Amino acid sequence: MTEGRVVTDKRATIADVARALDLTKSTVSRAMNGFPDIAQATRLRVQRMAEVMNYQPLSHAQAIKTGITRSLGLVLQLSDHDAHRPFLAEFLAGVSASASTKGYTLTVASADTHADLITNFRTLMRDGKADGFILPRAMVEDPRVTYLQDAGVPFVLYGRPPKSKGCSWFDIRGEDAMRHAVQHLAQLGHRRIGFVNGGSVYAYAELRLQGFLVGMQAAGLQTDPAMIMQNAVTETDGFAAAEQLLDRAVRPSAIVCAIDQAALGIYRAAQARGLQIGQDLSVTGYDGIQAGAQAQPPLTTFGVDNNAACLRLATLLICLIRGTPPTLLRDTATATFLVRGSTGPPVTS
Amino acid sequence: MTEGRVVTDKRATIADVARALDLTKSTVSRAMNGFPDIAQATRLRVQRMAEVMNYQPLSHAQAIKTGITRSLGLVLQLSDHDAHRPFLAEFLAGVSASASTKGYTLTVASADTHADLITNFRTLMRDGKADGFILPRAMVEDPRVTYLQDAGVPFVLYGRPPKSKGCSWFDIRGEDAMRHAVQHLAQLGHRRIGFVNGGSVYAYAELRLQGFLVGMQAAGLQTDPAMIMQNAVTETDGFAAAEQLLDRAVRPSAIVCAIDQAALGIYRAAQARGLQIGQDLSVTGYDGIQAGAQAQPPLTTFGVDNNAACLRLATLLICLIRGTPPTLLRDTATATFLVRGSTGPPVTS
DNA sequence: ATGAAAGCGCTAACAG
DNA sequence: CTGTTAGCGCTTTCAT
Repeated sequence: MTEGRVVTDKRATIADVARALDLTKSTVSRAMNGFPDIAQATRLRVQRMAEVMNYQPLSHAQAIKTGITRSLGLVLQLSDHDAHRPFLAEFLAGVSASASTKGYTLTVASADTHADLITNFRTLMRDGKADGFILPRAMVEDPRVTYLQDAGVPFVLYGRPPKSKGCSWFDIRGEDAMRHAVQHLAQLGHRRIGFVNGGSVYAYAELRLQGFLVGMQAAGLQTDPAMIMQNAVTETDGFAAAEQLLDRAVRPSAIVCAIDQAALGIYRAAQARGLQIGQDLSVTGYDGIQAGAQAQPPLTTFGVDNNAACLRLATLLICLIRGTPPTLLRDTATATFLVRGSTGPPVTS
Repeated sequence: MTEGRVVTDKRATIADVARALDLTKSTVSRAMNGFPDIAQATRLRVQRMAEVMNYQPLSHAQAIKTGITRSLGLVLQLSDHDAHRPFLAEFLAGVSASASTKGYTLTVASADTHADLITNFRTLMRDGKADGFILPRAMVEDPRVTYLQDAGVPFVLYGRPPKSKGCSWFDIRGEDAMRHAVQHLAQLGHRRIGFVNGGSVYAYAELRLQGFLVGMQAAGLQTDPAMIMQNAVTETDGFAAAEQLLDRAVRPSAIVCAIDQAALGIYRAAQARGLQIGQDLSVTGYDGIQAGAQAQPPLTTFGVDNNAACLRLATLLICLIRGTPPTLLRDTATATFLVRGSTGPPVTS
């Protein structure tokens, strides 16, 4: 009678492997951890046997000596608008999948106040629930960076901090996306192009603005400061920004938008004015909309390979934790332009 | 010169506490873990000293003997529409916050295929990354339950399984919500009320349908089977379902909807037909829309206290893991009706 | 009611 | 190159 069976199969321990190979635990341990003083032959035998016996070191048993538990930390900020985007699921999935590939797991915590955030970092580290952190959405002034940096805790930013004081990050070249968008629109004949930027507390905002401006200049177009809106991160924000833009005496014939959700708000504002998207008004969005995904409704945008980004982030953090090179990495990835029905030549009135 | 400082402050160990009290580690251990053979006085001294020295047992050090690491597992299913709802962030936040209150953390993994799901459960358990699982969205035929049950792993369902073979769950009484919605509409004078249900693979669907039917009967209204739509879980689904309902010869004057996202699709379909919400068509939604939250646009709905639900789920799972009573719990919570601008008396044509 | 001692699975000196 | 030995922080018999 099998009552209350909680574990399915007995786990092989390092001792088992050692015994099977007539070696000592320490040899097995060093073989598995890639120490240089182990004969290639032995290492191979050990690895093979580990494979056969399905042996994997128990992370919390190692942790007791090493302090590392093979887990990545992610602290969500509820106040952040990103937390409420559909994108979050993809992000979590991407990171956890990448992490598990390398034997790591994802520990998620959440904070609403700033103090909570720091407390969470502290306790997660202290209790060995995270060996390092992934910080989504780099901010211009980022208290997380400050804290983690002088606590000596490994972390990776998603986004480029303006003043990168020696921290690692991965980012997507949003500025190029903005520039290409302008170029695309300019080629279609647009001359009055508006820009709806995202939250200026985030590092990406300045970059994307610059990208937009560079694009305008390259296209030989005049930039009207009144055509540039800031801080639109939600659908509602986008709606409000678009209202301002569209209710001007001379309205833009096209709007470039830094955040996908905001772009949807622009759609709504346009529709409310009876403007046909892709005709009376061209709209180009950007941000988390996945490459190949169908924006609903169709939005001309830069698709971002979120999975790849997550993979880079996780991999990088793991390198940092392990102390294996590259110990400091900054990398960017491009976004692929996806032309859909939301742009077209300007109506010649 | 402090180079590479990784840990901020030295952690107190059980030995430290024992020494400070002139006791043995074993006494301290048993005192902390509530063993009965410890004098009340000693227990108090130990607890107080632990407090003072800020001692907390290292979960992975305990795990090496006990096998439990004080972490709750959550495996997201990407195929699930829920994964893409804004609601996810709240859920994660709620669960992780509740867990951390009790010294637990949240480990998140993800799966896209069904096999992945099971594999994830296995490895997370095997590697001691989760002591038990929270399963969102109970399904009618739930392979997770089957697996976890005969693996003897503790878990808690969010939702009531139709045939609960001895598993614990927590749920919100969606059927009451549906019933009240009908009642509300009937009182306003509606007689032709449609129903847009959610995914029939989920356990809630049948419950909500029954709630709707009971409500109709209680109001003395005739139920037209053609007025009942199934499987609308997204905005798009809701749109499609509403199209069918609204393009009939006799269209409903009100629609009750089981899923908030689908309700938004109903809005769109209505607007496309020039129908004024709350006037030409009343709409009532339900699901994850948080109590007090502003539905955008205003939707008459049942607000759900997600935080409370998360707390219940986490607490319950922790009880199960620890084996402390109640070892089997089924509980439901109500939803509070929030009347907004999306309902009104039917237009008398 | 408490202590002594052994050991969990693993790593890390230090020998040889 | 490999074995020996000693822990890491905690739990858990078994004595007393």
